[in-house]
Amino acid sequence: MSTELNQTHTPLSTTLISVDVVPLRLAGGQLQVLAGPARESGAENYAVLPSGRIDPAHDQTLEEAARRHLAALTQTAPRWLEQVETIGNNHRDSRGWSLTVVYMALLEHEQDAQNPQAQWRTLTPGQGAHDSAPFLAYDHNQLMWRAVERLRSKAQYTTLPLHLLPSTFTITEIRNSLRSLLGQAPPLRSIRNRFLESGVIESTGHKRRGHNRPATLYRISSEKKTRLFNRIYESTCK
Amino acid sequence: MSTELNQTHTPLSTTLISVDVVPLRLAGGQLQVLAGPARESGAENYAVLPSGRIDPAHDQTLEEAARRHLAALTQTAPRWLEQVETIGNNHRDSRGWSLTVVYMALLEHEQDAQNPQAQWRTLTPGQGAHDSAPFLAYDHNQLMWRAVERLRSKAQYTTLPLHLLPSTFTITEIRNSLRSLLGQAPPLRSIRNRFLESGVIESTGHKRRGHNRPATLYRISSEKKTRLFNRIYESTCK
DNA sequence: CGAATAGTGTCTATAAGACAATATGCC
DNA sequence: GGCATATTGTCTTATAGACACTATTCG
Repeated sequence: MSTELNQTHTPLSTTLISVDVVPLRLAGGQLQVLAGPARESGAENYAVLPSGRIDPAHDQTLEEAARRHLAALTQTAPRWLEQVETIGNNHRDSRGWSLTVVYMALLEHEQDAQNPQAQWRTLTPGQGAHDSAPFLAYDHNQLMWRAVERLRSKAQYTTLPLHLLPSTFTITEIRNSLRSLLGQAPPLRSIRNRFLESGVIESTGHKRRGHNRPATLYRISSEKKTRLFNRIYESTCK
Repeated sequence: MSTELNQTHTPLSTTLISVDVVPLRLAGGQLQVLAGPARESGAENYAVLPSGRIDPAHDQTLEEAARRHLAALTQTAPRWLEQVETIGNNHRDSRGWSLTVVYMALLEHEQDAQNPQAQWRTLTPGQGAHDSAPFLAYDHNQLMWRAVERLRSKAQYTTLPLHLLPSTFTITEIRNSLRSLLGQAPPLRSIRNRFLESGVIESTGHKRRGHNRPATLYRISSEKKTRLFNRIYESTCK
């Protein structure tokens, strides 16, 4: 069987395709998004998400294109990369039809040298798509909030928030990440039971020492995919 | 602020864009997918999903394009249409880079005249992506199974399966739809509690009369979006 | 009445949540 | 010891599930 798909395809002159990445991290208990300077006059006061075209010479897949555009803003490899949705219509770009595939990237908070052009912007805890002054150009605010919405939703019933943490972490740090994402922390009891009894994390044998009782350090047992739980945290639902 | 997105975009001559729809329905307790005849030599023995290009003259949005291609195979409007995922790489089409946005469409089983070219194919209950002879051309089998996977997953914790039923239905029919999707039916008790106590369905005041005790007919209370439940059916997890 | 399907009552199991109690470090 | 944070114990609550029981129709 031929592998040529038999449709007549949209001529490229009428559709603009791009891949947009929403890079997210936790810093100081707050969710932050990485954006670069706008490269166009008329949008000087706004930042833009890492995004760009598909380059057949470099990208074998959409995900590779997303990684390449993300790498332009940060050396750090994302700990998680997931397609969020595709937006395509004839009104998001004044030139006509435009289509973008949106990815969410979760990054560990690192102190490494960053591209000086790139800037991490803090999203106020509990803030939603409609109650904040937009700071990204074009429809990038909308794209960003769709990704954040997805992350917040999945935080309630999957292991996804683990990928915002360093490779070893304490139970309290899981709890703090959930508070940062959801605006409210589920009970420590519930988090311990969920993550420990399911076996998705395991003790490293080490402790994090501080000014008081040291906390056990854990790591992800097998991080091929996010594990789903049967229920959501009810304390964090509106 | 300008609405022109500032990336250099992929020239259309190197990327082929299409929208593919996976039309699903329940018939006789089995999940079926609608496909049409392949239009290309080399794939005569296979069917293809409704799909095609974006036509800027007709389509304002990706979803409109999906509806248009679906309408080529069936007059029936879908009761639900949802984007599943976007697949793009340089190996699914032998001509090079190709990108498709996949939609899932849920249709009510009707006896209306169908396009004689279109054919509903039955998916064996409990069947998965890898244990069946492929009957769709290109990578359409893969696209179909991704949509079915999504539907089966959401059936466990949302009201999505209601959109596979006629506009009025009985509790037993909800249960049968879940059995068809999941291979096993959750307890009637659990289904009644979930759907009735949440208020997502309401009695029409009518009964479906048969050879024995008539069943109360319900309808969806407000069908703007799928309602999420706090838990999944545990009896249907592997 | 009997068959068949619709619907209810009630007890159990599981995991979230509340909250008190205990443990272990630093000073 | 005293403080602070980590961890555990235990009771409550919500909802899925098991399963017996009752209800309503047809023939």
